[in-house]
Amino acid sequence: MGGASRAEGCSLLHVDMDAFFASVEVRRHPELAGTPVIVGGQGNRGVVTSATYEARRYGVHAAMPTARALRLCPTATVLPGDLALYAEVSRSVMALFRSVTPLVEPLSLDEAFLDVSGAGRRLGDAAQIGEYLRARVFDEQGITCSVGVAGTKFVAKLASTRAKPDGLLVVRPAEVMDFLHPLPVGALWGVGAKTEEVLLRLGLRTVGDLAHVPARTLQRAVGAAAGGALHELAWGRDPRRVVPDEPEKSAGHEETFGTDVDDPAVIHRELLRLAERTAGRLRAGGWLARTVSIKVRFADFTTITRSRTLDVPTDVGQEVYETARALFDALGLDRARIRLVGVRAERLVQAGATPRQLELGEREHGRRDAELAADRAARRFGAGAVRPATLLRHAGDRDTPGRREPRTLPVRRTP
DNA sequence: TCTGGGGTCCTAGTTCCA
DNA sequence: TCTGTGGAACTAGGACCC
Repeated sequence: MGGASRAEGCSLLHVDMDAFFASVEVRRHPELAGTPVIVGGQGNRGVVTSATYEARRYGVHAAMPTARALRLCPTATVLPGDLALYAEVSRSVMALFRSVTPLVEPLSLDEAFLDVSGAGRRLGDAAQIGEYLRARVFDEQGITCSVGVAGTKFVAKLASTRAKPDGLLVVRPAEVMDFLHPLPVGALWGVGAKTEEVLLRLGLRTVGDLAHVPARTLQRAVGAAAGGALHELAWGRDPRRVVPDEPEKSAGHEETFGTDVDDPAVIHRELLRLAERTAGRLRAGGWLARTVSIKVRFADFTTITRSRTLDVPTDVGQEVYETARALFDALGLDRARIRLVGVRAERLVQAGATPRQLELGEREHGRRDAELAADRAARRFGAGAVRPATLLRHAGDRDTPGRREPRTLPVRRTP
């Protein structure tokens, strides 16, 4: 290529869909174009998952309680969200990315890192590839995205945030310090509310301030790993490569009750439901879990977790449930008011990679076979076609105070 | 203001074992 | 047999991300 490239020294792209869930909803409901739209939970405890820029102008942002969002923007249309549809759009967009480079690392449904160092000959430099992808996403999906182009993942991500909405920003290596150092410390990857508070107490307001503090000082303030990483990032150093196909490390479900619950029978039933869903995910992915953990959030929002490592890894709902229930019962709660319970399967191993263990504690085959049969029925007749009797008896009942339909929408935090 | 759901990573304390 | 030690594994909690 002759002459200086617009994106010299840059081969990493961060592509981030703009207000993804809300944009997909507007595409489905064209009459809502140009109006404030909120995707999120509508119950008394629902929160905003995604909002159009028209809603954001009123101060609405992701993770905000929907009730508060509606006070700020009473004219907004609130939609419950359709994860299956968003996943389908996401699959198409990721497939488009993979047509350009095999080095695609999805971070969530709506964003990904791309290493395009091998695609330059066909499609031009990284900036040209970014513009090409933005045009293709808009043509094929009718929604916009923003792209950051840089030499490191971290700077590419900050660049895409700066480019929003519907833009592209290149930060060449020589420009990194001028781009980075005026930013507030909260812009750094890994600096959330708590860490920002600590840094501000040290008088560190900008990334530049942070860069000029010895790494040892940062490590004493926020811990060895985080302190070291922040110091490196503040100087634009980020050696992480784009890694496609990272294996999952855990899977689980949790549920916030519409109103707090103190009846152990209701909690047990919820644990069973969550355990069945979690085990179903394990079987679908060909995983076994070595550890089962539960999460309990009380009415005052304090949260505890308990976990137990199994003798034999499992993907059987009944075994996950029995472990979860034992962990819960061991808490010895006396009708404490509970806001949320969760079940998680951790330390996953490939089902085929685990040697069969023929011993006293061996799992009962019948139970697993029954659950596999239920999986097949669910694939054929729809989710929920076969359920444990305990759940069937109470299916659709209203004795669980304020039970809501399960929602599994990940949140989008607005910049 | 009143806080969802699905994840990852780090730290610190404890326990077990060689 | 007892004691000390270091590392691995386990457990719990917290912060953070999308």
